[in-house]
Amino acid sequence: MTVRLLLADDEHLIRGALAALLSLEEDLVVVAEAASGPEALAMARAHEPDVAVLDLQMPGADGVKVATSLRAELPGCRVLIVTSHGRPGHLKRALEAGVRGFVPKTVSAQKLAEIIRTVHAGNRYVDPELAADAISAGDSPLTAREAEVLELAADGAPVAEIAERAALSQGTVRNYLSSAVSKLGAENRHTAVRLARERGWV
Amino acid sequence: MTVRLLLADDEHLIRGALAALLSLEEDLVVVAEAASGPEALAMARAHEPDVAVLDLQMPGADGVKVATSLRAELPGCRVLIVTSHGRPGHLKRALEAGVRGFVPKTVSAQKLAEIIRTVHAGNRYVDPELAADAISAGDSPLTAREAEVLELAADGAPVAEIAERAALSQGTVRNYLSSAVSKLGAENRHTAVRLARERGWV
DNA sequence: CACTCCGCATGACAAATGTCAGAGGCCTGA
DNA sequence: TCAGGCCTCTGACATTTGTCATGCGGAGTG
Repeated sequence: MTVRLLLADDEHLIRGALAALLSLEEDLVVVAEAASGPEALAMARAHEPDVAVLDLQMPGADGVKVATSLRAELPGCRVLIVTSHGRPGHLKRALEAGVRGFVPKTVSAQKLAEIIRTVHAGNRYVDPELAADAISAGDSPLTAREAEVLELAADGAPVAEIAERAALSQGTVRNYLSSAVSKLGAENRHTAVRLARERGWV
Repeated sequence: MTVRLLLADDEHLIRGALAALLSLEEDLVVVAEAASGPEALAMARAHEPDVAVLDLQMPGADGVKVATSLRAELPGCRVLIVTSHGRPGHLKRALEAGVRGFVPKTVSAQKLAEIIRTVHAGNRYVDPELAADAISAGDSPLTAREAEVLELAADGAPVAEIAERAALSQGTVRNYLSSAVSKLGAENRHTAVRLARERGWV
């Protein structure tokens, strides 16, 4: 029984190479390729693959977003996310979106082929190291508002702008930022943003 | 005449896939692979390849640093840099380090093989789009000190810390930051850092 | 030589940010 | 029902920034 694959990655070099390598496995066949989120969705609709191998970062819509849509439209299609930069939060988001596998690009093609089979068989696979990171990072201590405000502060916007965009008073924004900063053990909002990013809490 | 290649990329998946694809070209042979900067250097010394294909971002030492060392130790070895995130400044740094080719990972393997041949023949190749970006970004308007201070400010450190690390007075640091911010047309140091990063000026 | 940059500094002022205390409203679980 | 958490706000304060004027010395230039 062959497994029909959809490959989505914006880096042509990698996608092509991957397609070539996976095709060497006689039980795997690449039926579609895509270079962006929306394209991946379209290809999935057209070809209804058994397993979708998605890069986490793609133009248009990232792997997790695509996975969410896919879950609704093609429940039979298992999703496997492949990523370069394994941030704990992404893993959590991905699992919540119904993704069946999550691996870093540091695995070998051999291993990836095995994982594709595992996922296709209905099992889950999460890279052990990423899983350990995710667990040690734990859950976000931030409340919804704190996270929201921190997010808006991410690109260095002044408090006034954040307040406007969040429809809050400036004082409230400062309070949230302050508590977020202290919860994260940061020195100021900017390092707080960085920390939250690293742990995938924003 | 065959071209002997060194492949360096920390992502096993990509490296392996790339090796497989490039090996399909009968005039190319991969003689060594590496997963980090230092390893790439060691492999280069051991195998003396004709062309080194280096990922820009690797643990240990990035592609440009490896290229610099390589230039000194193995002048006959041409260096080709491959990158996911093409930031203008990297290109400039790379060319200054004597790199002969600079391409994004969005090219196809076919194209990459051609580029490897071009580089091996002693010519240069720079991705047109990256080149255009680099030209439109232009040269950094920042003085050496401004850039240095901005760099230190990058992770959100307070002025006091920057001043200490740069052995400057706090007032001076603020002045440099201020002028850097105005030169970049930013609203504050943090957006300035972001802008400078995007343009490869830090 | 005078002029002009640049690096480096100081001091002072305005604006933004971080920190606290307090206070009311809403919702949830005991 | 009541305690406790979160959301929201205000006001006041200390601290950190951003901005500006100004000064000095060195390097390079006309």
